[in-house]
Amino acid sequence: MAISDTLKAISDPVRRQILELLRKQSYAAGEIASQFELKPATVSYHLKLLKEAGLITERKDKNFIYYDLNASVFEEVLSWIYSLKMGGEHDEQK
Amino acid sequence: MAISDTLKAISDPVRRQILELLRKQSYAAGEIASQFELKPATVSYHLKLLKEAGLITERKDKNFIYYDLNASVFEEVLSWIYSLKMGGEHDEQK
DNA sequence: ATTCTATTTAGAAAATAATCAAAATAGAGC
DNA sequence: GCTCTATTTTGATTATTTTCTAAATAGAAT
Repeated sequence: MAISDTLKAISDPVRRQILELLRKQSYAAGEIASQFELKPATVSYHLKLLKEAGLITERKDKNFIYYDLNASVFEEVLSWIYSLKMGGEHDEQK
Repeated sequence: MAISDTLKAISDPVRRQILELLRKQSYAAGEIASQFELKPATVSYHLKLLKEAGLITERKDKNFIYYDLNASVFEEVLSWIYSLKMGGEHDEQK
């Protein structure tokens, strides 16, 4: 929920690719996992981090879990970057 | 120089604070180090990563090394984020 | 030239993160 | 109720990152 979690989440290339996958549509965990040369458990770990950062939401249907992108979380990152670009003030971070 | 390096660089809170410090003006390595409860060698390590990511530049004067922010590197990050927000196409990453 | 002062580099230790295998959960379909 | 199938959780292992101490560099000042 903090900018720290967001930036940590997108610092990993696997997690960025997951977000890119979800750009257009939802996918079930298994469909996401099949895109990588990683075990489902590993992808599940990445999904958990993305979920904790608020970058994706989950939705259960049958015994599938579908994931959706939530790009609104990026607002905080954008304003942090803008504040640097503009040399203006900005909320402190802990 | 790649988006991967930029995001890795800003995923660490110490490095983000360094960038925030440099938002308004340059500081010498020692002045930066004194802002943290970390040894100068450790801060130097963070400065190296920021420099490698292109987020800061260095400039020597006397026996000091001054660092400056280079926020232009964020362009790539901004366009990646926008592409997610808009659901449009975007260059693939490796 | 020797001695400060500022900073980095090298190497080791500590902390964190990513991965996997195996076990656990949960719901679907018989 | 069982038995699939999809997915997550747990615990262990490996890999990466952060931090430190000690040594190295470099230029300034005596």
